[in-house]
Amino acid sequence: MKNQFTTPDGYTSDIAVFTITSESNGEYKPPLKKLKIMLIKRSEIDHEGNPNIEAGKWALPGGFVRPNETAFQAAERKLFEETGVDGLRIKHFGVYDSPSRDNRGWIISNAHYVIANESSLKKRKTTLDAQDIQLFSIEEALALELAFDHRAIMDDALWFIKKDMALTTLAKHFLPEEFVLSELQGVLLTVLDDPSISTDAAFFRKAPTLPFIEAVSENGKLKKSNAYSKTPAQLYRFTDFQPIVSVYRNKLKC
Amino acid sequence: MKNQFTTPDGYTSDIAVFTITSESNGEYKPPLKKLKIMLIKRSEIDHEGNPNIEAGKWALPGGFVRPNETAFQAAERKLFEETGVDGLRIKHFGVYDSPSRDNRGWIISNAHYVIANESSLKKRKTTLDAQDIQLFSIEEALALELAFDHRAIMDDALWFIKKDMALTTLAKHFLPEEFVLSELQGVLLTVLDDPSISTDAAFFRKAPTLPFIEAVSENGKLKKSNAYSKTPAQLYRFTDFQPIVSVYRNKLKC
DNA sequence: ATTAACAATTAACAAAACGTTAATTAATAA
DNA sequence: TTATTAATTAACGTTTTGTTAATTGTTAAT
Repeated sequence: MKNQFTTPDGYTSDIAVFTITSESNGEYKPPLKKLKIMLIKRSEIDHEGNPNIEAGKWALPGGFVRPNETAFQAAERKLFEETGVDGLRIKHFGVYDSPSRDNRGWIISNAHYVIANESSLKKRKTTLDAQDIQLFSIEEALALELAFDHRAIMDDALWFIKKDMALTTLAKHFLPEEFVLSELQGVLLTVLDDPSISTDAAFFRKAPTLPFIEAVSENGKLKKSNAYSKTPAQLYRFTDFQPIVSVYRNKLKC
Repeated sequence: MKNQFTTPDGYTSDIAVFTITSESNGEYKPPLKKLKIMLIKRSEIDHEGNPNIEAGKWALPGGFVRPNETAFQAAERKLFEETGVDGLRIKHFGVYDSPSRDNRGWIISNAHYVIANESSLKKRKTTLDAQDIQLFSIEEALALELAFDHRAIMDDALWFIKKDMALTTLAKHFLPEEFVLSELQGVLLTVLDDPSISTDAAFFRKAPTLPFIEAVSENGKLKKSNAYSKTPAQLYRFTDFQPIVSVYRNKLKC
């Protein structure tokens, strides 16, 4: 098709993939949890054997959207092509269209974020496009020189995750199906800073009453786990309940 | 610039402009408030005198983004060009890029919403692009056949407004600088459905304690207004406080 | 076998916030 | 003077919090 308007030189889809890793913190202790972002190191040459732009730099996975797909579909495709990972829950969060953001021309990026369970990233592997893939802690990632405006995209994605973690049951996607309260607490604390979560007594009193989690039972009795403690701890799972909050209803943090 | 990828046929910026109108409800009564959306009727011919696509249909204001601007800037520009309105607070909320959404080709729309004070829309006027401009109630707008996928965009925008109204001090942008509690209540009720807002006694007990509004004083004494009632009502204004809520802290609506 | 240690609770309770019902307060209109 | 009306305020019982102090079940070390 021909049209009378100047057209963009490209439409790309980028994905900021986050996960929370668990490091053992000694026997019978809840593991240390840390928020990480998965970045790829851009290959020296591209698919066609041409030198790759921003080669060698760390970047968000992503690439050009094809005319027969949406940016969302491209995100799924590129994530798999570049990192071998699939089946993740992808969410759009912004568009980056500053005229100077990519020196190849007028290129618009549709940005997404992903919350991944640590285990779902196990199958990641380097590819033609990505000579290296690593999980970086946020501090590490902030110290890197990222390709294009990926630093800004990552900053914004982080902000969205914090917001979603506080307002939705996002934590679910960072946890196994059945989990113990201290695991939930650990996940929340990687992103949120709130005494009602970090204070054990407050968190353990309130958490069991949250309407979006429920205690797991087996054969009529409550199912417990000793994975992280000597004392058996109750296992919980998320329900389908979608919590709603409002600044006009609830007590606010000052 | 030349590149090896298929490129989009256009990049557009669309804007869903919402306002809340006040209709007098009789003397000494708080006015009836209603959420409205501003739509334009697409002209038969475009700037260049060519027949316009989707001519005669009602649509969101918007148009093609130029290569030297961002979609955000285009939103400001087109809103002014098409409706004569400027100075509004514009927010991105989504991208519409389904390959079949526009039969001119592969056209990506960056969607925005605007919350406008009724008075700021006073200066709206028809233009070359818009043979008519009107404020529609949501029910009216839902009954129209809108151009392109603007119906879906409008639906999504509405959803974002409801969310923002509950989670942020968005209501501020629908109100005058100084307002009375019943006005705030009226604004909230156009979008939110919550007994703690619709029940007068509950709302009037809670509202004065909200940390993001403050009573207005003049010459050391509280400033009151009789605009909507015989009894003088306290005037309030929004502060800069940004409230934070969390599903892990607050009581949840079941 | 006892005991120390420790994470995961549970108990108890006071303080804060909420929801409701019933008054009170101007101002106006009758 | 009185009825009316919207905007408050008072009062009070109920929920929800935040906190401190116990309790429990298990392992590891006497």
